[in-house]
Amino acid sequence: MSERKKVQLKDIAKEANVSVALVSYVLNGQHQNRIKKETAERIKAVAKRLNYRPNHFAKGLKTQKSHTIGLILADLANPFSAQLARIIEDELKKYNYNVLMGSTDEREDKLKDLVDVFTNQQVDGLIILPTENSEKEIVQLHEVDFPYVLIDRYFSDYPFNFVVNDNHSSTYLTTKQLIKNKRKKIGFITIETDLFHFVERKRGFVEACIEAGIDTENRIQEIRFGQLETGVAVGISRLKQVFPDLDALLFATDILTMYGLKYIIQHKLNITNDIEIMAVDEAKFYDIYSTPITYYKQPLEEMGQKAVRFLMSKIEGNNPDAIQEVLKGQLVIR
Amino acid sequence: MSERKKVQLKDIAKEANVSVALVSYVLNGQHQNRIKKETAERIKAVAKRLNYRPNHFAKGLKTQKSHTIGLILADLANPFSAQLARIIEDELKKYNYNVLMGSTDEREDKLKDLVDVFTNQQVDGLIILPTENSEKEIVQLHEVDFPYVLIDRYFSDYPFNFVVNDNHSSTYLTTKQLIKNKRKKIGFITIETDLFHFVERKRGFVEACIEAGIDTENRIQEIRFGQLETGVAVGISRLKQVFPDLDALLFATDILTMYGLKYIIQHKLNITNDIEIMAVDEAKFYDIYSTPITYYKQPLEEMGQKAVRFLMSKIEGNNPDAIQEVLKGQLVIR
DNA sequence: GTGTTTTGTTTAAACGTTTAAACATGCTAT
DNA sequence: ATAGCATGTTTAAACGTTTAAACAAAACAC
Repeated sequence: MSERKKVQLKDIAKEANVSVALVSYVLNGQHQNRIKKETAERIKAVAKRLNYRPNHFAKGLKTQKSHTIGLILADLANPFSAQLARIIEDELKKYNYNVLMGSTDEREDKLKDLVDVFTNQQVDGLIILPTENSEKEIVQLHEVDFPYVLIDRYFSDYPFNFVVNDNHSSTYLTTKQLIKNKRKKIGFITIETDLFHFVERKRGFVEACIEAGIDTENRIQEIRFGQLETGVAVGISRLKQVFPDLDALLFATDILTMYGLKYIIQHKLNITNDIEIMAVDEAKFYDIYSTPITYYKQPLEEMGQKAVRFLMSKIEGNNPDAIQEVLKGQLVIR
Repeated sequence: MSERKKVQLKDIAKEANVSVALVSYVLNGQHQNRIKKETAERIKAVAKRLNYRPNHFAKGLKTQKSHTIGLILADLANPFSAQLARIIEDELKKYNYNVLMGSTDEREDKLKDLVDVFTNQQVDGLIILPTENSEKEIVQLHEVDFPYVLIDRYFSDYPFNFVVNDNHSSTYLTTKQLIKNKRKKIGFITIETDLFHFVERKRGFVEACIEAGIDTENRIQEIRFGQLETGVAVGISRLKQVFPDLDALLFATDILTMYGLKYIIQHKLNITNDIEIMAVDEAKFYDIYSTPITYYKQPLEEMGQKAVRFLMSKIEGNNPDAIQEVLKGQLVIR
């Protein structure tokens, strides 16, 4: 991006009066003990002066390394995916790696395509947020020992590499905190689904309640996905009906919290702040609410970084052991 | 990703009893008129059976095409960037292109690095959301006629390729709409900055006011970046002081809207809905507010798609003319 | 039946690196 | 003097494609 004609090893060699091989050695810092210092300096100087940029294709063809990894997400436009992507990008940069991205829209066929295209493009590794039913695809990677790691989700029946959030602890910790705050009549608003994430979150809530001797009868409102807004409204009003002295509400994810807050504000449900509100997931809009909301923050940084680091050591061939991490997030108490 | 050993042209050739060249021709659909149909079919069948995947490096080395473009954003974790990225990803997929992403954090040195690394990685083109003071870098690209296009921002002093949102119309249209709704005492909350975006947004507001014979004295509250939350609060209360009959508030961007809504809700400023609220930028949390908020929606799809299409035609060498588009968004009236 | 064109296929160089192996020279030890 | 070693550099093959050019055989023209 500066010289008219692409400068290559040959040009440096000619200019420095050495062979192409020597230039390559010097520029890659190989055989340092063998090469005369002055020669090395001279070569480096020339390379710099000519603004040499190695040809990625030629290099890759020989080394079979692209210094690029593929990142397969559910949907890049989704803040969760985007944040994760950013963290991964930054971590990869430390290793001088680039990142090719793609979204699956939760479709296994798209995931398969992306894996195909990316491995084809010779990425050195893959970080995958897997869709449902994509086990077969991952099995393939696993079997040929292609460097990969799953994030955010895993398949409990398979020995895959993964780094995920502990969804159970998300609600377990928040509920514990509510109980610690002397709340007894807690309502839990979640989504009606078999998705592992939410099953775990429900389990976390129930477990914390049981441990505290609170029975969970009628406390859990599961909202159908298609009608979140009205669902949340109905859910909260139903809770209020069953428990007139409701003193806490826990929302299983940010979108539910949003509709929950909307309903609460609109119906002036909580002007005396007798109901403590907690949430899973971080969200900007919590600030809108009059009182601070304590929430469970997913360990995104840790997740992204661990995934990258594992992948890197796998690629560099350092340690070939597996990784299976379930990371706990933290309670942001406010 | 399925055979143990990577299958290459040579293997197909052997299996099909032809030369490597012929295989290459067939697989690339070249010399179709010359090659015997049966031979072609046979070769294709073998390629399929062996699950042949061309080696990206070797191919690139010869063709100098990577079928990859670089996307340089401000911050992938920012929903605006992420949405744009997703749109661009989708549009590029239609052309069978992949995308390498990077964030600048609004730093010109990072932008330079990314341009370096990406062009080095032999991307076929670049889509750049430029930071301030990155003109020099873009000049370089422009001069060597490297396929690129700027998005969201441009430099009015340079003949660069760009596709951007019309920031002026964002506030112009919303203000016009307010006036159409018979609002007369309009307050405008914006950020104190010289950034082109916001200068334009201010200009749009002022122009719409002037056209309607409304004087803008004291109507514009410019908030310093470091203290948005308190700034917005002070701004609104000051407006209320100067205009006790304030009947509309326009926010120049989503974060301001958020703090604005917080203040309004907290101070029960707008229970009778005598103040109409409008905003620039789409945001999920608008739904929290009791009354629907009309907003200006940036033409993200159009922006991303036009940028990609231009780049593609540039890369394919079709039409070498420039592009300089200022796209109008739409008012989402609610 | 010879020259030309058409049809079908192959040869071989090239793309820009990396790297094992060879080479050359000087030094050391005997 | 000479083998052996250390130091410094070069030669040349290889990576897996693409593609211009050459070649061969068949079909056509006259």
